[in-house]
Amino acid sequence: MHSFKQIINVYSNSKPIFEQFGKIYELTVIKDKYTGMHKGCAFLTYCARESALKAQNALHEQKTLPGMNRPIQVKPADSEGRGDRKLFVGMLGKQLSDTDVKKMFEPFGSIEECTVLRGPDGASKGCAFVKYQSNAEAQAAISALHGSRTLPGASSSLVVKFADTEKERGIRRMQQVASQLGVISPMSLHLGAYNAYTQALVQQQALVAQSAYLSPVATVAAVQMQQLAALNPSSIIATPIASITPSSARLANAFEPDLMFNFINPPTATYPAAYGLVGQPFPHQPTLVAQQPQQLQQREGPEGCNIFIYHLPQEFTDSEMLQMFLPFGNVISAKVFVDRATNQSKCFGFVSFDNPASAQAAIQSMNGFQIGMKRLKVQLKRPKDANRPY
DNA sequence: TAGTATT
Repeated sequence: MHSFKQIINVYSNSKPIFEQFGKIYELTVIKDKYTGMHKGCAFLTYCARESALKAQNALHEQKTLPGMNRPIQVKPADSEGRGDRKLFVGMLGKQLSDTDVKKMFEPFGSIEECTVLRGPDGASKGCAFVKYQSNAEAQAAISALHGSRTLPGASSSLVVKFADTEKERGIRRMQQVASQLGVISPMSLHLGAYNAYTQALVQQQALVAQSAYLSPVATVAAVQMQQLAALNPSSIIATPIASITPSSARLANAFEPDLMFNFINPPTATYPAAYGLVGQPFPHQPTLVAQQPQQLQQREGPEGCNIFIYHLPQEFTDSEMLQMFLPFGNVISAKVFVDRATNQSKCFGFVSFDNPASAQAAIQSMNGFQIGMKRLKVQLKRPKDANRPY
């Protein structure tokens, strides 16, 4: 009851490493809310403050655990901290180094950390994090520096503000995922209001974010299921789950919690290319054509797989129509018809799937779908030899 | 112009 509690951040699997500095009151491994996977860090509470300080001195940055590419971090948790003191700095010139930035911010207080963000090639991203020892120092830097000058190579004046909260970071990441998948395209602007389709896309993005550690195939299957459910509650189809292959299932199983060993090795360190949310999010995504619309050939699918869409917004291009119909299956062609003389859309087009069920799902969900003042007409394309009485 | 992680 009278013991002093200190919380420490730590990358580690092993309680024994920490027990040598004193009695542990509590060890909380941080896990993903949805997958149950540990996130490679934990909060450790000692019974005595002295133990925490000893552990920090002995371990912080002193040792790199197996499978990790950086030394272990052992430091007081932010909850032990002194309020908001970390700044995000934007609109830095790309040639500025950590040291340059530090010099710029030093006059306002003691800097605990100063890092310019860089891409994989080492090029500056033109922004940085600066952490002061106190909130007052951070505040002083904002007052003095925000908007105070425009650095060479920056497109507007210097930005100095408190770094995002955890919640804001989540939103930001979601937006990044969305833009990488290309789902918040100009189409969102045409659709305007928050309708069933945009809602489905938003839910898809949330699901993708939650599924970061699932196999790509499982993720795509889950997303498609979610999309169908959101768009058309009566058409929840059981097929997507069957498309999870044995190999991807095994990969997913590799993430089963294994505290004694796995804990030292965050999943992002083990499978960065396949499971990270940067670069190519899902290399095995069956609808990969979405990322290369310019390579999509205009061709027809088998009978019953081709649909006719009328009352498209004037501005809709092939790729926007493609994106609109991707949730229903593998699109092999998407073509908006254009007037040869004016190069203007004729407001109708054709989409071809590789199977009739996708075409039917698209018709079910999208026929009568309102965009602006108009409603889409979506039906099967007439066979070429059909009689046309008019 | 948003990092390797935060009960």
